[in-house]
Amino acid sequence: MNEISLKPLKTPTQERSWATYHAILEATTHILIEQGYKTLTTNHVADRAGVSIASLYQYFPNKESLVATLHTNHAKQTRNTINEILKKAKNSSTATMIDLFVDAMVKAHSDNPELHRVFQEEIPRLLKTAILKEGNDQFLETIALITQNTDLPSISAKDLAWTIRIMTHSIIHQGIIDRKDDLLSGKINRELKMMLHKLLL
Amino acid sequence: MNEISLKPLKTPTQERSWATYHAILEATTHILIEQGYKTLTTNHVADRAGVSIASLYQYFPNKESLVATLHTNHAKQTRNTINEILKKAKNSSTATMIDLFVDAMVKAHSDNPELHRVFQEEIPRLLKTAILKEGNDQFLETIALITQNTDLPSISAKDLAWTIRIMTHSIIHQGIIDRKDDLLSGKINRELKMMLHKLLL
Amino acid sequence: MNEISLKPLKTPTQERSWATYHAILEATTHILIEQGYKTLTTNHVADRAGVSIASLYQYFPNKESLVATLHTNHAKQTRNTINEILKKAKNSSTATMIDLFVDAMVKAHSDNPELHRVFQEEIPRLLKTAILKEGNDQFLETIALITQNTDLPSISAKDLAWTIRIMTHSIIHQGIIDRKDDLLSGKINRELKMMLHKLLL
Amino acid sequence: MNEISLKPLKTPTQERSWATYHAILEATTHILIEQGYKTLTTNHVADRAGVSIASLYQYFPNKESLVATLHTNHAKQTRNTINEILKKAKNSSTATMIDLFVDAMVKAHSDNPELHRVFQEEIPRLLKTAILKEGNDQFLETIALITQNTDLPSISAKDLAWTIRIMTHSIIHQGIIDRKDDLLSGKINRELKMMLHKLLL
DNA sequence: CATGAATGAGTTTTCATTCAT
DNA sequence: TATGAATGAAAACTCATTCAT
Repeated sequence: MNEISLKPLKTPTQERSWATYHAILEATTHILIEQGYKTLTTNHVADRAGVSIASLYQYFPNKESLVATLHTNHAKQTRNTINEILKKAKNSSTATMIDLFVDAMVKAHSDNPELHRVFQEEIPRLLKTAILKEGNDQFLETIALITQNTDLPSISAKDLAWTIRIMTHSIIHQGIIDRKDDLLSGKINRELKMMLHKLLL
Repeated sequence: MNEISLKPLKTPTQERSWATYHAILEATTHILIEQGYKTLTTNHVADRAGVSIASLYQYFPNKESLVATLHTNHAKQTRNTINEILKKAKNSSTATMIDLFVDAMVKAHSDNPELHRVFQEEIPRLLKTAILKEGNDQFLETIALITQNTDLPSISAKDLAWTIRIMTHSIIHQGIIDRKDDLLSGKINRELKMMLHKLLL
Repeated sequence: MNEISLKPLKTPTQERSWATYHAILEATTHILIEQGYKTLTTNHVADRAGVSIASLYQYFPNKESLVATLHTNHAKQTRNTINEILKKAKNSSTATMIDLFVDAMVKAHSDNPELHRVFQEEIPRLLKTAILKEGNDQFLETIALITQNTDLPSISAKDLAWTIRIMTHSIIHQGIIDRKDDLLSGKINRELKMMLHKLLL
Repeated sequence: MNEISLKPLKTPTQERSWATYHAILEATTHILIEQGYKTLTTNHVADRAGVSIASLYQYFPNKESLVATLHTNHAKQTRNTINEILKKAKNSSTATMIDLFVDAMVKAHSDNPELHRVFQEEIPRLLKTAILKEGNDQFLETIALITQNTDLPSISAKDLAWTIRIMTHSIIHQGIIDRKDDLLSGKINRELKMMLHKLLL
């Protein structure tokens, strides 16, 4: 039903192109953060990027691909941040792994929380799934490392990992909205660690 | 900035108009569930309801009010379901209260899970806030009953209640999407209870 | 091209009807004065009159007839006021006749100046012509009484009367808009008399 | 209450767009003259101009701005015509100045009398005020040059200038409607001069 | 007489996308 | 490569008027 390609048309090779390409993505980011998805129009983006609308369509096949590109980049970066931190945790105790995991999650979401909020709240679901599915499995494996020693009755390891992911994600995301100060000050960070310790140890 | 009234224009008095009013809301529901918010247009709704577009605007001042009405009704019903169940819990043990709370939450979201999913995932945030704020405080007080005997270090009663709410909500909501069968079979229900027991007792 | 009848459908005979009929016209007047012709809709009028839209259409065949009726009434009343005053002037000197004429004109327009302004400025031309033509000739004859002794070179009596009418009308009408205080205080009245004396005597 | 911008969105730079821009304004003019403001719809204009409705909205932010642009242009042109003629009058006698003034006024309004008539009679007042206010003061100063030597009792110079303006304007405007031939033949022109001589000398 | 419900036929406006240069 | 002009297709919304009761 929705066979529109979300991939950028071409990755720019020349220098001038790169500038244009990034100006477009940056304009998209700014509009998303400042005015939300509702007001994101391709003409608006091109205007703000200082390029013509036709140039925009040289790099992006359609409006959705703009947001998808941004979202993919964002997800990749988030994943990298988390993986990097967790690499160090491979041989640590579960308690340490929990702490590192929470730190990684909060750090990853603290980067550009406004943009995160937009993706979480405003971007239509269909745009997200493809990208999210990809990193999901790997992510759940990472969490499984943490929960491998936990023995909770009547919940499989897989479901537990799922639950941890949802819990952590939702508390951080909603924290961005409801308790931004607590998130930045590290309070939510501490609360999360404490709760996971109680739950998993 | 967003001074648009979301309330229905007039509540129908005659029988004939009652039918129209509900046909419109039902059409809205169907389109939301089957095709999502993106394709929800007033003309589409009127068509599906079998009434003229002008009739739609006799009862609803704008497109948003359609969704807002649906959302308000849904939220009210959810709240009623929860309050009714919790009324019985007033003098129970914390353990029982947790179980009843989870039952209430899951039951409330099992009613029309597809519609719930749409509200959760597709409806732009601005449409929601107004309605949700209302029932929020009362809801947090209810949760406070449960957590009153819990002694978790470094988390205030208020923040704990907030966390419980977010956790429970998000697991149920995301469960509708990722683990629908587990939700309907009661599996998620049991997992939630178990986790809250471990966390709060 | 525009064969719509502007006449009221039926003049009400019963008492209750009269009340409805007048409520409708009064509502029309209020809306015209307070919000202008742009916002005058039949539904709005019916609402404000406290009657159903269908009742409105029992007395008036269409929207235009509402305004036309009001305009006709207003014009008749204006004409009556003027004629009454001028009746006394039949055998006076020209100077006295000028003064009485100006007094009559100003008085006629002072009655409901806001409504006058709306008719002058906002009502589409097509609605006016029919009514105005009628009273026009009689009015010009009256003016001719004043100018009969004037001897201005190169202007016929008829054209002079036309000029006097336009002049007087426009100064009063624009006075309502630009110099309302001067109109009500009698200043414009005095100026007009003075000018006509200089012109015609 | 009326914060709608009336200014054109962009002034065309390329040749092609210049043509479009003018086609739109010309279509507007034609419709106003032939069918009046009531039937002036943006779709109608776009159709007649032979461009798409979307193109219209590239140059004009809303329907009102179409008329406002036309009116502004017209007013500017009128003002230019008058100022040019009056420049020559600076050091003339009052009698000559009156004659030149009347000539200028009539000439300015003879240009496109049909359009003038539409502006005068059909365009809702709110659209006009902004534009007219601008040139008004300068215009009254010009008239003051003429009336400076006049000694009429009980009327200030300022009010006299106002009166002259209203009188002249209204006679010409109404002349377009009631006595078009007399206007074009110069008859009204002569009458006006004669009257102003009698009044001001 | 009176009514509230219902609507046909428009109206203004938007926007992702394509085209000519 | 880059652009500004142009547009098709549809969106939200309005209102004078008719109809069933």
